[in-house]
Amino acid sequence: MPDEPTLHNQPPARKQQQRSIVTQQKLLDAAVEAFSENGFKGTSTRDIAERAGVHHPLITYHFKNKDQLWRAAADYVFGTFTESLSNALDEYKEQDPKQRMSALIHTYVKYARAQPALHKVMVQEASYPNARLDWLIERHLKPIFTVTFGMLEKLQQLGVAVPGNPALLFNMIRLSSGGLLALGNELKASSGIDIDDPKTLNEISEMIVRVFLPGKMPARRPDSAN
Amino acid sequence: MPDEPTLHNQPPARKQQQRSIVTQQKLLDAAVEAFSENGFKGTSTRDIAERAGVHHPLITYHFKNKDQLWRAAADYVFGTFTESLSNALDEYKEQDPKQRMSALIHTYVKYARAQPALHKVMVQEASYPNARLDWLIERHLKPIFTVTFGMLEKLQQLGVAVPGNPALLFNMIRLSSGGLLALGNELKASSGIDIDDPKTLNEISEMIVRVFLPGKMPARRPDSAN
DNA sequence: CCCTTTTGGTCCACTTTGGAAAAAAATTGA
DNA sequence: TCAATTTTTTTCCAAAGTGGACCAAAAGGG
Repeated sequence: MPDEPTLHNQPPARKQQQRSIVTQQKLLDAAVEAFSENGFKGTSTRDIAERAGVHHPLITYHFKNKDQLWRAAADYVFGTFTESLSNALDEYKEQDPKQRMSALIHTYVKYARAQPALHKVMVQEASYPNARLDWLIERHLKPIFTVTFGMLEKLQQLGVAVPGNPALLFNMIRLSSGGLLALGNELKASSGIDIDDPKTLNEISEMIVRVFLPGKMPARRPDSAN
Repeated sequence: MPDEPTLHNQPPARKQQQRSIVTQQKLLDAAVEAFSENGFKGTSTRDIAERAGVHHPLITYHFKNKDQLWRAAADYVFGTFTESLSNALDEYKEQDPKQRMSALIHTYVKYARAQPALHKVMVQEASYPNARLDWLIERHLKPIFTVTFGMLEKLQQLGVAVPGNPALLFNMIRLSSGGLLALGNELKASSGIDIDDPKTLNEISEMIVRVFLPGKMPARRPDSAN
């Protein structure tokens, strides 16, 4: 994604320099961190630049303004996330639906640990009606949701996933993974859960599967794959 | 709680006036809303005063400073919440453990709908290590957690709650209710879930019970109550 | 009707805000 | 090598916002 200039849509007469890419990436990382901690309003561009170790006018240069920077940061987080999901799906495409969904959940948990902003940003933006929220939903959430949604419905029909409104089911799974990991600092102090321990991550995804997908896959009929 | 002056610990020579109580309450409501939307850092006292429809120096008068106001607001939200929980527990004290836990979950969902700040504030404060977070955990979270925690362990022994780390179990329940409702604005647009519909709330708490407490209570032996 | 509590209005000293502008430096491609 | 271009540095701005102090006016209590 950051291969070509983020801003200039005119044909670049000369190719982008390496240091520019580095700067953009530093700014994106810093932006993700800052926005997820303090929300859009609560974050200043200077704060972001400082975290990135970069002079603040570079934000204007690379991303035009605060709003565009936010969008670029969201694209970065959710784009990478979507990629992880579809990689997992690809890797397990030969497996049965339950294993595929388990792989998705496991990927979700791992990603949410590495990038808690995934959930924090949602909570921040969902706080009040908001153009950024709408943009985020249309651009990133819906595509993920509809796919996962369909998989869950099928699992319900197979008697693997618990019955009930699949939309609710999906969002509960989502919160039990992403939402849980977003509370990192709190969980250790309040419940003794250490999300830095890799065992904990496994425990989490296994529990999610056990709870939300309690059924066994019916014996596979040799003709029908999915 | 707001019966006596929030600030002055000296004996009040004269009792607090009614309008003062009203002002404090307006400020508390506004503070909860603002803090949950924009976090501590992202919220200005002037913003709070404006939402409350009150002149901003009144914050200094009633709560001394921004930090004290935040704590008073947290006390208000979590105090009321704890009260709701123990009322529910009280109301169902004759019932079996599963019904009691179901009542707790239902109360949680209802409260989280009325006061989404319950979860939002946690996400905000858990974003980075933080004195307010520690204060909140010690003062409000731990008491609730230890009680609920014990109930869950018992339900696991009875084969009602799903097995596994009870701390994880507890937090997943917590996120499937409070965390879910904190996303209100998003859920409608992304998944078609309308949390303003009372039916939805019932659906949520019922699904949580079905998922996390799938077992039936064993036939009650006449001698042992709990 | 006096005295306390509460509020309104004003002021302050200071920081922070997002962004503009232009000069300087680094890199590219020929 | 060197001119054109990209990227960074430095400086500046006007505006708004910051938490909080202060005091006179108003309201309410006893």
